[in-house]
Amino acid sequence: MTEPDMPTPPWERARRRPAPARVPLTRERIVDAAFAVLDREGLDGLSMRRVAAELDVAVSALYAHVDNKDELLELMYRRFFDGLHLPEPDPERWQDQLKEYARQSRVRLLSHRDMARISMGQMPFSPELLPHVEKLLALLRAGGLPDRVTAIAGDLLSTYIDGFVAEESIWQSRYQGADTKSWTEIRDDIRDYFASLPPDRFPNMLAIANLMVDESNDYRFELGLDILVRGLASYAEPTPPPTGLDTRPPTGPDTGPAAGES
Amino acid sequence: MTEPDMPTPPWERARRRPAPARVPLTRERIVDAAFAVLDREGLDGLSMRRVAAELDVAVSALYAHVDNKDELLELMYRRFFDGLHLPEPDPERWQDQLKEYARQSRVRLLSHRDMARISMGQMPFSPELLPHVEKLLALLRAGGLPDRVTAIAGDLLSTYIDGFVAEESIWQSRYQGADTKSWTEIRDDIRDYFASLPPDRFPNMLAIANLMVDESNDYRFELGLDILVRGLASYAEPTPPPTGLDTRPPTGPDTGPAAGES
DNA sequence: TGCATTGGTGAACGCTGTTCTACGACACGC
DNA sequence: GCGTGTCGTAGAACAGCGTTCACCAATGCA
Repeated sequence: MTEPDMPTPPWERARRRPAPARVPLTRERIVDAAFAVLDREGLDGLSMRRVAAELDVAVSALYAHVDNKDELLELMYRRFFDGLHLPEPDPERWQDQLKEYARQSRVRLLSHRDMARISMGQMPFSPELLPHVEKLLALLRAGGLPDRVTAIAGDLLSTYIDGFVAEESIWQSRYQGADTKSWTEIRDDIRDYFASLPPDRFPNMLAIANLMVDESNDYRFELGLDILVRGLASYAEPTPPPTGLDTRPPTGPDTGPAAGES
Repeated sequence: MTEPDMPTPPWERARRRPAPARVPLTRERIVDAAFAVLDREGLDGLSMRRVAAELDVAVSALYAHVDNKDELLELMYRRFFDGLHLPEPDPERWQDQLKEYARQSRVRLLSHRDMARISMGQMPFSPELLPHVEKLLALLRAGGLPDRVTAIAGDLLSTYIDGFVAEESIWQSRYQGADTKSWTEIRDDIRDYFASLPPDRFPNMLAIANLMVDESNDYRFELGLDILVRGLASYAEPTPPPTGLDTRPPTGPDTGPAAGES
């Protein structure tokens, strides 16, 4: 209809007010855009400029709503827990509930690219996360874990989950970036690498090489999780009757408290 | 003596040759300088330009010896294991040996600022690390762990060590950067924060708040380590007679292998 | 003595997080 | 209705980053 090259007349320019169409910039919209950029470009590609571009906005506009890039990451981390639900602690099933929580966390982490790396750099003590931490602690204490074990179990579990997912994501993205090779080819390469080791010097590596390569991430996650939960369960006190079997520690409690660092 | 603004005459410029004093640039010297910068400025301050400045050398000179910053980090990671010694695996004491290895690793990681963060981003499969991995695997298998547990135990352990040290370093540096407050003051702040939570909504947090704050890092590390080792030990098969007590798993082996992801 | 090769130099490119100044549209009081 | 003031955005700028490129000087070899 209108010629594209024609200059816009002054009245047209005066009437040009997409003001109602211009949605105001908020923290929520910024976080939304940041997640869009994250999923598309990964954490290394997540820059303030790209987030601003995603919103069709100048970079400096972001800084009116967000102090820092660090604060933006923190906001993303908090948003990430929206809708997370932990069940009411059931002392009979605390181990299953704990595992279910871990599995759920892993799935959530995997749903956003590089989210595990973001999670690793954050401390889970923001106001909206505290209720979840509280429920996790309730779960552990309901299982009969001594308080000093409970105090470290949360750290232990989230370190495991974040670390595992971060590692599996790195493997995943490192070899789908250079998309010439498929996953099975990569696996064969790794297998070949292990197989090329001198057998006399690396007998144990060779013995488990296939297991390290073949097992699915799901299985490895589940096994590591079970190891962790068994270790925790070995500290459970029989105050509430445990799973039905003996959960006393297999070895003597010789844990030296060691010296304080300060 | 000489006027500072005078241009240097050509012969003076021609005689300028500190050549004999100039030691040649090598990868080793670059890694040395990188460690110096790391310890002084931390990982965030470790830039190629600063490493070059440490060596009184142009930035581009580094790239003749090192492909990448990533490669430099990898070289640092490898250098980091120089002189590491793992004992010959003793099936009788495999749990103690494993713990000793973990303690030693933590001390090493703490000896260079932010080294844990570097370690987290690396894969332990460089040629000079393989012998150590091999010995670790030998240790675990000597303890009677099934191969599928051994295959994941190394990951589990190093994830724990790296994660723990990274976290403790962050706490350490975050509050010694703003050096106005001492550690005890920080601790009081945290204690106050926990104490300010509504007791009806956060009974479990309050119950263990003191433990989370008061326990030394050494003790928390040791406890987490013990939890891990107990979990591993619960999988040990009695082929070599274990520590003297029953090490059978406390709960039934209901670990679902789950579905492979590809 | 001349030449080629090696290895460092300095400038440049494109990117980053962050800050500062200025402008333009809105809401309000007269 | 009109000036005025405030708020939020735009755009340029700064310092620093990893990396690359064309040049240049000093070395060893013929």
